[in-house]
Amino acid sequence: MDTPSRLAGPPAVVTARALARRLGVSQSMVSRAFSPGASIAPEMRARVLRAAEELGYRPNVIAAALSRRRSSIVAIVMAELTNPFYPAVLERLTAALQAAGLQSLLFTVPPGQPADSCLPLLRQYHVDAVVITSASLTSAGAAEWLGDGRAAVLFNRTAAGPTPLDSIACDNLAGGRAAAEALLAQGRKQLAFVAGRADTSTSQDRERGFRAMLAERGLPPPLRVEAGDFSYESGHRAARSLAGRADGIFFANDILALGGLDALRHDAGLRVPEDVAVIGFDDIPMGAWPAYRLTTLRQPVPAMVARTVELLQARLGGTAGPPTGERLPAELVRRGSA
Amino acid sequence: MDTPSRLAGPPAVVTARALARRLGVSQSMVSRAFSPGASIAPEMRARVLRAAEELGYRPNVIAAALSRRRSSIVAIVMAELTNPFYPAVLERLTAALQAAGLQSLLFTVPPGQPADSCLPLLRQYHVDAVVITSASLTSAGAAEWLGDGRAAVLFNRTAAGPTPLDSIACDNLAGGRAAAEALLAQGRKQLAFVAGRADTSTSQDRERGFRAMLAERGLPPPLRVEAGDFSYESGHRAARSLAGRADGIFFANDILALGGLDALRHDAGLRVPEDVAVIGFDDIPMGAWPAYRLTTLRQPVPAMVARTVELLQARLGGTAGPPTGERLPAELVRRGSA
DNA sequence: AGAGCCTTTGCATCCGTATGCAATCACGCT
DNA sequence: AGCGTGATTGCATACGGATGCAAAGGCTCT
Repeated sequence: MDTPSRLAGPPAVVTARALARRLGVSQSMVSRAFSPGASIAPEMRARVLRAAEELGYRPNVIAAALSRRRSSIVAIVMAELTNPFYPAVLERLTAALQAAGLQSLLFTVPPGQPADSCLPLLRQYHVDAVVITSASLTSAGAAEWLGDGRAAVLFNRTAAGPTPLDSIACDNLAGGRAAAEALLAQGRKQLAFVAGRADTSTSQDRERGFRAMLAERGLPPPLRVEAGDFSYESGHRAARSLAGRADGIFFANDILALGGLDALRHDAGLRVPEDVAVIGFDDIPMGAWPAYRLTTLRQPVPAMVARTVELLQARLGGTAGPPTGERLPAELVRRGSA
Repeated sequence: MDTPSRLAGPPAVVTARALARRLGVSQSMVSRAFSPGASIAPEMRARVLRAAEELGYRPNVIAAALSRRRSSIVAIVMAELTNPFYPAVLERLTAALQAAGLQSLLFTVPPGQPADSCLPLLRQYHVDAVVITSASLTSAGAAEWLGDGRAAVLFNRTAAGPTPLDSIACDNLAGGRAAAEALLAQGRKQLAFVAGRADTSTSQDRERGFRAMLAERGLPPPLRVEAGDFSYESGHRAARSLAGRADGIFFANDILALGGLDALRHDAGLRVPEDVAVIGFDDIPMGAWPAYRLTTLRQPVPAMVARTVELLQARLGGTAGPPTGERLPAELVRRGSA
């Protein structure tokens, strides 16, 4: 007597063979009925599909993956799920992949660590492609992965060095420039930049854009504080060290900026935006809350996700040119902090 | 000439057969070297493992899944990734599963919808088990899934009705009581409860506990507002309707409470905790931020995750009793809002 | 030395689907 | 009527590992 909750051996599933036998056709026909573009008569396909519906047959994806040597599974590697920007990305990404007939296998790596440590596992699971976000891949890792004929896309990161990796990010350079422009337009004199993880392309590019704009205007470079990572606490710390020394601060991302805002207001007793203006980057939901009203640069997440999935499909279909590094424009969202 | 970025057909992988041939043994031996507890001489195993290391052989999980009829893949179904409580759960859960040799296939469903719509997909992917969080399963769905001999665990939800589903949650009843106790101990006279999604066990149980404690003390029941869902905006709205009418508000979770705090302070111009005390539930990171300093009931996420994985492993191993509904204790975290 | 037993190994087959190739069929054309 | 052509279909096998069963080897004990 098994309780229903007990795992009672392999479940009885309807296989393609069983369905075929029942219809008096060969198993191949069942398989072809489910492969778009296969050689099969329309009536036959209809007959098979109807019977499949009735008997509850669904192709076994595992078996198909083994046979076709392609799993329809995409790995998503994430390092910073605690930064509220990424859950939103993850949600949209899995939804978009799901809509494209792909499933998402989720892997996490410690922040700052390259995604290389996941590769063996990815290989074991024969995932077709990997989307790496809030992390990167060493050149060696990339070469190894791509050399195997698999696809990889960096999301919200750009490839460091000559790795032939596709990447989708927003135009952090232009975003950095826009931040500088917005602060200068308000007559801020002493600007500052708070960097996140120093080794991330996001922080670097945003800073480069910011500095470039100041340089073009013939202004001195901004003060600079390195927060060390992308966290509320680090932003808090960074802002404390900057309090009173700057009247316009551009944080490498929103979560830093929120920490910064709290430090400026609660610890340093400054008024934002009167005493000091603050601009972030990402546009996370909390930035819009009345307690913060953070002016920020909005990343076009829906567009970025859509392009990622398109790119992935192109690569998986074999139709794709050389690796691209796409940059979608960020949009300045003016709220109360600047 | 293929560019390295082009998907160039099936990658060349080392198979168990190839490795076996190279060692002059049978493929079975390679297989057994990788299955703990298999009948194989220790030296043979060592030899195989060393050779595997050298040649970069890793068992093909897809093939193993097909053969063993068990995939080592656990589906995680989530509905509310935008509530910051869940990303943290997701991160810990995937990490814990990964450590247990299981992978996480992520599915999302619209909030409020039962997870049933994922079942066909889960079945297709032959996942061994499913962890459902911030969503539930209809009795029919549960019966179907469990009847197939698969495992399911509700996380942070309890089963509605007589479904034989395992569930791991925190003790929401006791948490609700503790919230009431804390507010009463401060001399608050007019208490209120802000419900989230009315059909969730979390909101219901927290409310029941809250009311029970008031009843025990011989006090009238609290005011009650139904926010409708678990979101910042709903909390904001709910609190506005409560402003001035209550001096102690218990929100069904933190994200509601944060919205509520902002409404009370910025819209209603009230002082927290002087004019009105606020207590939340979950302990999300933002609650600790200086802008909020939210007093709340902390869910023991690490323990809940650990128990979930243990339970899953027991079920998958076939050693497990009847379905359990475990309740881990919540801890009151006193901060500035109450 | 022979019998009995346990351990280790190989053999063969199965998991469920995809697909190249050959066979079949219908149809149109000369 | 005979043949060519294209569309369908079935057959057989591959994908990479897991595993029941029997064979082989080593050991102890009588």
